[in-house]
Amino acid sequence: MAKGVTLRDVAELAGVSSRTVSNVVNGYAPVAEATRARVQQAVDKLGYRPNVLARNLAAGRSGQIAVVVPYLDTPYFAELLQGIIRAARVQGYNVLIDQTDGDAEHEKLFLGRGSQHLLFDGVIFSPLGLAQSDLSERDPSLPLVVLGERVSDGGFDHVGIDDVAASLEATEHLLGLGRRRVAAIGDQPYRTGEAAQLRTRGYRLAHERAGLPVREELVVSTPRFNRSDGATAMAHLLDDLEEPPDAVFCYSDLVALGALHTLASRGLRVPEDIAVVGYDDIEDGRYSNPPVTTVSPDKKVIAETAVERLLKRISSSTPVPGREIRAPHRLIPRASTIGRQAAAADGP
Amino acid sequence: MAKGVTLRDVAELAGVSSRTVSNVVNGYAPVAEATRARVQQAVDKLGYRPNVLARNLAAGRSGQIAVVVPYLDTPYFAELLQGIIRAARVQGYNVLIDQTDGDAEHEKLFLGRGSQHLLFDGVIFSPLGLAQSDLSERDPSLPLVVLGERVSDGGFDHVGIDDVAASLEATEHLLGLGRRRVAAIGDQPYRTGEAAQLRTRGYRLAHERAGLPVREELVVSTPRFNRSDGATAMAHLLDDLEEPPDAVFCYSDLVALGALHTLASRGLRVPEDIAVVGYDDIEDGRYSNPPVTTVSPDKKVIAETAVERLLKRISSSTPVPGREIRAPHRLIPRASTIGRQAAAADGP
DNA sequence: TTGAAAGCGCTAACAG
DNA sequence: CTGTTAGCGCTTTCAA
Repeated sequence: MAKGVTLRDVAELAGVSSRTVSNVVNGYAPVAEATRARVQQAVDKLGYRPNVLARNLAAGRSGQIAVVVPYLDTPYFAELLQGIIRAARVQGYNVLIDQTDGDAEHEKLFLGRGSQHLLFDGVIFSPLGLAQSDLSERDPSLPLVVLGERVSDGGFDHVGIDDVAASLEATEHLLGLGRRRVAAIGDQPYRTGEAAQLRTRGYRLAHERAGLPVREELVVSTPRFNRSDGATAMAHLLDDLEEPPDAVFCYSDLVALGALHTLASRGLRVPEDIAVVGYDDIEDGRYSNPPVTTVSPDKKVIAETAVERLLKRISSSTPVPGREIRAPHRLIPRASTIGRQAAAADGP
Repeated sequence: MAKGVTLRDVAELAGVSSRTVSNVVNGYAPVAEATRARVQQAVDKLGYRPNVLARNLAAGRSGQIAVVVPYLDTPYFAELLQGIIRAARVQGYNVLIDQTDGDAEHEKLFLGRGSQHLLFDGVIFSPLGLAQSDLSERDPSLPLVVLGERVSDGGFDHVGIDDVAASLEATEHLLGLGRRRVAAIGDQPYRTGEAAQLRTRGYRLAHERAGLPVREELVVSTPRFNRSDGATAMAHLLDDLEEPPDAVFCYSDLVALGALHTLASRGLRVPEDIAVVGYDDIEDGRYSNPPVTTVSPDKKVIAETAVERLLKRISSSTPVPGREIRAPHRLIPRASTIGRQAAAADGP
């Protein structure tokens, strides 16, 4: 029934022009109360529902934003996405999701827009395969906000936390606990590993400030930030070194969980034998055994800021200068570094 | 530059009509090779990109499907979503995500379509707040596939695993290990708890077949299937019962992880003191301490089947009869029931 | 094989 | 305050 009812049908029934119906439906302009009531009645009677496609075409915007992430099943992205969807909906925007599997070509395709022209009004992008330098090749007319830890070169915004500072704090926490062989898992010493490199910088900085040397063999690279990467790297640290570490700073909670897995299977105690710190504050880390001390980025702020900045770009007719936005973060000590008793004493 | 280039512009430059350009762009109909080349050249020169909005309006379809889930940050949904997005993309469809937070009103809104009219061509829906009976009020013209464990009453498809059988297997696994006080965490004895109730049925069936009585105090209800639900329920089983259970069947892996968390903080050993089984086979469960024995639904099959059925509905002009589709599942024994040694001996 | 032209359903100048 | 009307850019029927 409700199929194919158009604005015109309503207008006819109500005895007004389609312009007026449009105004009523969209709550635009002042419409006489009497007219409005009549129109509303016709709308209800006919079961009219506006055709979003037509509206978008006429308005020249889609009311959709795209969020491009490497992996959806990574808890960190899933949690972030949740916040982005909420924030976007409040503003009347729908969210289109795409996952790139970290593939550089796929990521590029999205930024070039290509066949998707006008399907979304802007993009929130979390790069993995693409390096900073690749971003400059993008379609400059496409409003863009980049998530993560790259440094922007203008033309788009960039929302993240201060990775160097956060990593510094995490490492200092470990050092402050008296650990002296602190390993780092997750470095990525190649072109697209900018985020990882910032964390390594913080790790080194902490040693520097403490007047301690960095033992290079304790800095382990991983291809990704997954559980399996953490498990493998931890095994390496345990098996191939003269002297094992007494603490590890992991560049993601997943890596930390993987490390924990290896430690458990080796019968090592955490934190007594080895203390573990993660990064991201995903929910898994709160319920793991033991719960994981972690760097907690304020995901809500990140999500909301990203959406807000993107919408600002979309609605602005003049080019908006690119901005670096630092969301807050904090270190949350849990049992994996301070032990169960201490952690329990600290409250829930 | 590439902004605002229309089909007409291309047609003009190539000296043909827009009809022909359209044919070339879409690869439709036979176009003379000479014409095609000339048009292609004009397209390239002008940097023409089709306006998806206009195309959709004219074609009367959006090329998008919506996926509606209660929570995006639930690993099970995130993993499923990943598969759905992949499958949809292969078919040229984009995926619009919405999360309902389990709110019945929100879920209804989506099924009624309302202001979203024509924004998506169909919906894959995972209900939480809505009961089976609510689904019949939906807009019948909207192609729909429902995920999860409800029983369909026609008009839409339904993709899930056989919950009763899976729960039966899980419980029998525990019983077969000689456990005699097997608890169940996750029952939802109210209208919208249909999925949970099927699992409880399997749990009871296992006892029945083994000639064992079900101790009602061991069947614990939870509002959700979250970690915190599992943690709380486990604490209850430990604290408020005369005799604690020696095994628990949890209705989700998250619940199992929560239970594990409580057990660890109480200093109880898994599986020696209490064996634990989960449900969903999320990645967290593979890396937890100990790894969790679980019911593993074939998520890939579920995702692909759901997309396939939905697209079939979308493209079919005549009504497609509703179908119940059972995806495969299997029980994966891990250390949380069979112990570390046995689990390790089983392979990776 | 290709052109001309009529919409798809809505928005928004431009009158009145 | 409301009607008229010209598009938005593409698809597609009907002719040629």
